[in-house]
Amino acid sequence: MDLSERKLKILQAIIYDFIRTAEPVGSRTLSKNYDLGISPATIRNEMSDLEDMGFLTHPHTSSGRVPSEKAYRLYVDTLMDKKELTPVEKDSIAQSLYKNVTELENLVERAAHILSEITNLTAFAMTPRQDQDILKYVNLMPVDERTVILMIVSESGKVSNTSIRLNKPVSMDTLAFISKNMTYNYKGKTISEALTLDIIETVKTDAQALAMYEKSIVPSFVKTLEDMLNVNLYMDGYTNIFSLPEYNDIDKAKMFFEMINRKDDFTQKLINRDNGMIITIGNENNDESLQDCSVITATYHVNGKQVGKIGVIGPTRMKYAEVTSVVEYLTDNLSQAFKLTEGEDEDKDDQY
Amino acid sequence: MDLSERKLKILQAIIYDFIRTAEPVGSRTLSKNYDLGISPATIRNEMSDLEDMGFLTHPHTSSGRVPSEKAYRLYVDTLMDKKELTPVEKDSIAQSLYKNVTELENLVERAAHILSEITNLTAFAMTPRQDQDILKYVNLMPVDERTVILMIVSESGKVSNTSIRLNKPVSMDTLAFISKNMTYNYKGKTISEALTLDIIETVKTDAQALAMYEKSIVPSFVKTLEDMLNVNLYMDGYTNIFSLPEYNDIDKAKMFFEMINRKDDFTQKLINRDNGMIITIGNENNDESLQDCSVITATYHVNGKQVGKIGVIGPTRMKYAEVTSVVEYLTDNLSQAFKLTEGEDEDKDDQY
DNA sequence: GTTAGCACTCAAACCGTCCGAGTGCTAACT
DNA sequence: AGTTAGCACTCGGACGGTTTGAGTGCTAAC
Repeated sequence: MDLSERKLKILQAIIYDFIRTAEPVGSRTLSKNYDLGISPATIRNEMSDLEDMGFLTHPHTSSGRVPSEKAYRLYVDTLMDKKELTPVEKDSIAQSLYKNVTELENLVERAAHILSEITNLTAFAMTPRQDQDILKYVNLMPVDERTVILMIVSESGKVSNTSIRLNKPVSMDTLAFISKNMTYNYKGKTISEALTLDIIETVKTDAQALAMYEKSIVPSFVKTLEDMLNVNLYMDGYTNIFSLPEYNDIDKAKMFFEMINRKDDFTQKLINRDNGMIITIGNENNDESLQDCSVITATYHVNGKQVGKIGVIGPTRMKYAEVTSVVEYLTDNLSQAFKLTEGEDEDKDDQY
Repeated sequence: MDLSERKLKILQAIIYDFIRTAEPVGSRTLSKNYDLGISPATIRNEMSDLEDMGFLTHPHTSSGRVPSEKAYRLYVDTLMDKKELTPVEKDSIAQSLYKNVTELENLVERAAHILSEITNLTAFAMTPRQDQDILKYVNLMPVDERTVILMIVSESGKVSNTSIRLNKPVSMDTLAFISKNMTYNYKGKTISEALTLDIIETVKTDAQALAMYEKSIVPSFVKTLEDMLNVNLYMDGYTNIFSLPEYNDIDKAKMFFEMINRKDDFTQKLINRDNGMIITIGNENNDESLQDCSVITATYHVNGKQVGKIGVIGPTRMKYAEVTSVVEYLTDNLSQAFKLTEGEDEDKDDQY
C-alpha cells in the first residue's frame, strides 16, 4: 500500500488535531474541521488503511484514531512545516534571555526557564563540558600556617579554588616552590591534558615539597579540575506536566517526577545523545520511564568541540514545530553569547 | 465542659489512628482496637462532646471523626509522648550523614536527604547565614593585564572569588596598593561589618586606584560578600507526597509543587520562623498553600547567633513524635559538626 | 453513668440504561 | 473504480437507582 497524497493529508490532520486536543480523532470531526473535500466514509476507509500501515491506533472499537509513534516520526521528518518565529517573538525571547545576565552560567539557567515558559513543558539546559578550556593561572596561596588555597583560573574566565588544610605547617619557600612548578607546567594546558599530566618529577628534589604535594595538593587539584569539568543541568517548568491530560493519572505523574529527580542519570542520558537537533519519540528513548514522552535536544557551541545542550521533555503529543523553532533560536543565541566571551568582550553596556 | 482524663485518652486514640490510616475514625474501631474499657456508645457520647469543644470534626453525618487543627495542637503540646531514637537508629543516621562528607555544605544537603528518607515527607535544610563569619584574607590578583581576581577567605573556611574584567589595563603597583589597603582594613571584620565599612578614604591618594576601586572593585566586592551571606536551601523527597492519600487529587499535588517551587519565598518564610523546634499546623502557617500542611523546623547552631534550619513539610496528619525526634537528632549532629570546624579540626580520618 | 438496641444517614460500590461518538460494511451513485 | 449515504454495531461515559456498610444519635434499660 502506498502513502498517497490524500493519506498524508489525512494523517497530518489527525496528528494536528490530536496534538491540540489530546482526544482520539474521528472521521466526522476531520471532514468537518479540515478542508479535505471528502466525506467521512472515505476518510474512514483511508484511516483504516493508515491503521494497517501502522500510522494510527485505535484505543477501542468505537473510538477515533490516535497517531502512533511511527506517525510522529513521519510527521517530524517530512510532514511538519517548520514554524519560523516572528521578529516580535524573537525579540521578546532575546530580551528576557539577556536581562540582568552577569554570568554565562546564568544565561544557561535562563534559557531553560524561557524554554519552559514558552512551550509549557519541562525544559532543561546543560552547561558545556569545558574540557578544552585552557588553564591560565594556577597558584597556591598561604592563608595561615596550616591553610593553603589552591586557585585555578581558566581562559574562559572560570575561577575555581579549594582551601587545603595541612596537618603540618609548611614553609613559604616550599609552597612557592610547588606553586611555581605547577604554574610553569600547567599553564596553557587544557583541563583534559592537565588531568593526565604528571609533574611529580619536577618537585622531587625537595623532600618536604614532595610529601606535601603528593598528599595534599594533588588530590585537591584533581578534584578541582574534575569539578570544573562537571556539567550543570538546569531544569525548569516541571509543574507544567500537571496541566497535561496524559498526566491526570497520579501514578504517571509520580513516575515522571521520579525520573526527573534522578538528575545524574538524566544528565548522562543527555550527554550521550548526538549533537544537533535531535528528536526522540516514545520508545526511541529506550527508557521505560520515557515511554510516552518525546525528548527534543539541540546543541549550542562554545568552540569547535565543546557543546552544551538544551531541550524539552514532554508527551509524544507535543507541538514539535513550535518547540523546535524556539529551541533552535535559543541555541543560536547561546552559541553567540558564548562566542563573545571567548574573544574580547564587546561591551554590551558600560560595566566592564 | 472539661477535658476529662477519658476524653483525652479517646482524643489521643483518634489522633493516633487517623495519623496512621488517614480515614475518619468511628466509635467501633476505637473500642475494638484501643484498650479504652468502654463501649462504642459511651465513646460516641464523648466524641460528641469533643466535637462540641472543637477537637473533632465530622466530614458528614454518618462518618467517623477527624481531628481538628486544635486537636493536633493539643496533641503536639501535651498529649504526644516523645519518641526517643534507639541507638541503632541513631547510628544508622550518623553513618549516612557523615559518609564521604568533604564539605559542610554537603552535610546540610545530606541532612535533608536523610530526613526525607526517614520521614517519607518533603524535607529541607538551610545553610546558616554566616553574617558573623570573619574575613581572614582579602586579596586582588592580576591574571592578565585586564583581568583581576578578587578573593575572599573567611575564618570558617569559605573561599569566594570573582574574576573582574577591567576596561583599561592597570598597573601592578596600583593593584598592590588597593589590595594592601583592602586587606588591612577588612581583615578581622565580620561580613556584616565589611558591608557597612567604607574605606574609600584610604585609596583616595591615588587617582587611578580610586577610579578603579570605585568602578570595578567595590561592586564586585559587595556582590561577593552578599553571595557569601546567601543561604542555600536544599530540598529533598518531594515525590513522597504522591504516596499520601491527601494528595491523590491532582490539583492539590500541583498546588504543593508550585509552592515548593517558589524557593525564594519559601526560604524567606523559613528564615522568619522562630528558632528552636517549631511546629506550625495548618492555618497557623498563615499561608493559603499550606492550609492542610504542618511544618516542623528546628535550628542548628554555628556559634552564638548564626543558625541554620532543617525541617519537614507534610500533611497535618503526620507522625509528629517520630519526625520531631529525627529532626532533633539531626540538628544536634549538625551543630556538633559545625562546632568542630570552628576550632581546629580533630581529624576524622587521616586525610592530610 | 453506662450500655444495648434501633432507627437513621450517607458515601461508595454496584448495576443497568441510555446516549453519542465512533466504526465497518454494504449497496447505491457518479 | 472510487466515493458516499445509510445502517447496524460497539463501547466508554454519564446518569440514576439500589444496596451495603460504617457510622451516628437517641432512648430506654441496666
